[in-house]
Amino acid sequence: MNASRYGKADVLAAALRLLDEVGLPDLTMRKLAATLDVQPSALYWHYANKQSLLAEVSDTIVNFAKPVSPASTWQETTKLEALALRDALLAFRDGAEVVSSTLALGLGASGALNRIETSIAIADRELAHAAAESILFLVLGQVWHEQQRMQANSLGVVDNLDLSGTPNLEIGIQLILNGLTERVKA
Amino acid sequence: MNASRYGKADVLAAALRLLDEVGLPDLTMRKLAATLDVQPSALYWHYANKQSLLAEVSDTIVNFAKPVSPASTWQETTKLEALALRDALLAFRDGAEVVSSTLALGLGASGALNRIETSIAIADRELAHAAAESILFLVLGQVWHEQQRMQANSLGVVDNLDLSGTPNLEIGIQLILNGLTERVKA
DNA sequence: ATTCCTTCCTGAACAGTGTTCAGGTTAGTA
DNA sequence: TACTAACCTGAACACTGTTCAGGAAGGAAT
Repeated sequence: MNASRYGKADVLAAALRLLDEVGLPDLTMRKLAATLDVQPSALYWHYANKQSLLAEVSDTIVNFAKPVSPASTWQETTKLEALALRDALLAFRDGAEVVSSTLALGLGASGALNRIETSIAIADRELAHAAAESILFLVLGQVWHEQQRMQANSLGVVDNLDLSGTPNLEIGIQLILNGLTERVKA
Repeated sequence: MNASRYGKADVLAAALRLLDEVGLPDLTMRKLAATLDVQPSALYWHYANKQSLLAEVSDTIVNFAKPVSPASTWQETTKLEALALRDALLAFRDGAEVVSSTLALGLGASGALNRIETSIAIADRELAHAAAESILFLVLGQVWHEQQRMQANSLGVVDNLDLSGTPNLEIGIQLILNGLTERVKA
């Protein structure tokens, strides 16, 4: 039955597959091992612990964001960058929670911040950094909230279909960009 | 040794005490029971499960925010409201993570959003709601990040003392408020 | 004083979690 | 053919949240 052997990349791929099937709370080392027809302890040859695995899962999600083609203004480019990150998070079940958690632990996911920060073409880099961090938290928080509702709705709760997530995110981003533009002008 | 009996409020208070001592990851039902000199199962008479307990812990943290005295402009009031929430989160170990998690689960912590939203004195209530949500995510994300660094630093890692957390938060809030002000004017 | 009911707790168990470790197998290289 | 690195087994350890039948404490009513 289980003739093949696996590398680090196979484990990572299996983790992403399982994440999409069962969600983060049920993404356990034992279930992951089972999908590969392998003992749980085998996973620890590839990854030192679960959090290292989740860190790479998080990186994969973040790097899934499509490259944006520079728009006419840097404001527009930054907005596209933020929305690309949003799409990447939404492409994986519980994506925002995975990335938030590993980012809070100081592991990986710094690529997301860098992309946003780089797109903000203003002289004051410290201000750009603060703004990028704000946009990042905004995207993560909003998508986390949205994905939570998705799961709640899929579990048969009152189907109070609330589409306000995405509009609110775009509004928030726009507010930050407008405030930033005005602040740079003055 | 253990002559007294406890009520719901005692359990909640003990949970807050233990949270401050050991942090969220080590806040287990067994340890909590131990501080009260009681069997773990006793806790389930007071709370249906751990998450209900954490929901009330979260509410306690949020309601710890000091009432703000209205300032000269609503922008200033909103800023003070956000900073009051920040102070409340910082007053408890892992406060931001506790509140973020229970907020993501749809339980409690709605008081925080309401206070911020109410302080935004503009006609377009939908816009006010989106802005308030943005500010809330900003505060939670920033403080979560900051508290994570606190724990990392206390555990003897490189003492790369990074004070940029609080300034960045104030900048982010200001950017949103400026963007909001301009948008309402136009 | 005795019954009764509500409140709170015990003790033991269940099913699950991440993780470790000594030892085995497989595959590729010298 | 011998060696070595990569990968895996099987069993255990120390935890976790949660359930459940039953017992004890305290006040109120008879």
